[in-house]
Amino acid sequence: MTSFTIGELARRAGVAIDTVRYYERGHLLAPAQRSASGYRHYTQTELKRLHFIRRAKSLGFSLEDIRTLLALSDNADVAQVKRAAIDKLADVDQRIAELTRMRTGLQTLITACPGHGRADACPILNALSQEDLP
Amino acid sequence: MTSFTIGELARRAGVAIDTVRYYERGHLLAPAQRSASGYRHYTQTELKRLHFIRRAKSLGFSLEDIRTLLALSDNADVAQVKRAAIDKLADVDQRIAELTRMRTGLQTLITACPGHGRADACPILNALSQEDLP
DNA sequence: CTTGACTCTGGACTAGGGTCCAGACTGCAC
DNA sequence: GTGCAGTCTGGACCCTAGTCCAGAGTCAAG
Repeated sequence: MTSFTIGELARRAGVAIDTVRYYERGHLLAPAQRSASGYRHYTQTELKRLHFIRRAKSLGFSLEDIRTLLALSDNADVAQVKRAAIDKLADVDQRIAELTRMRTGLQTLITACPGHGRADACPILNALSQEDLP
Repeated sequence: MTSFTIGELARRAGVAIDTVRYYERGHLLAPAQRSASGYRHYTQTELKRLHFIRRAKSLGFSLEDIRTLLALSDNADVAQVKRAAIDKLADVDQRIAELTRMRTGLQTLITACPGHGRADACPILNALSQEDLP
């Protein structure tokens, strides 16, 4: 089974070495296997997990959220997993709704903006300084 | 010409006084006019700018993004403002797509989960640990 | 005049998420 | 067997976007 060092893992996952150690400290990664001399060694499992973390982070989940999500996939207590998954689904739905609102706002501004001419004809600039805040 | 104090400005804009000073330090607001005794005083111009900042922030722009946006708007560069908005929209769309994928994973997990027994394959992790990262 | 609300400054502090560093050890190539 | 890149540890430090504070000065009402 192929295994790799922390530097290799970090490179493949697109994160910094320090970040990997930071995640280990924060229990987002299990304590790594160590060689006789104390070097950490990793496999595909950890790489996959790091990819997951990166993605979830880019979606706006905090590391705390991600800890929960990871617990879902690790946990053998199925009833608890289901409970947590339902909670997380509500959370995800809420984020989607928020982003959708954002999207609508942006889209409206963009389609109305000619993209040239005078600044006072640009609805993006105008809309952003209106009084009627959400 | 009506002018008002920092407290009044903050109240009208719906931000904290400290935030106004923080924005001044961070060049999101120009250094304010001062009274003889050193009090800052503001006009509609700054109020409008604060509204702009609040709005942009609610659309997911960072202060750094907003600094850029404000510079563009000061230059009346409509084309670039539009481009920035379009970039942000693409960003938002991508987030929505990924959240939707995660949603599907959670939904699958929930419906497939009997609420008891064993869990092996985790659809959440699978939904988000693919290689095709941005 | 006094009182209380407001404002000034510089600097410390927060939380979350890292990032960097020194000094020591290890692994591998030449 | 020497050199250099890589790794180890603990702890200090950085960024973002504010927030809070002390101590001093200011403004307006009574």
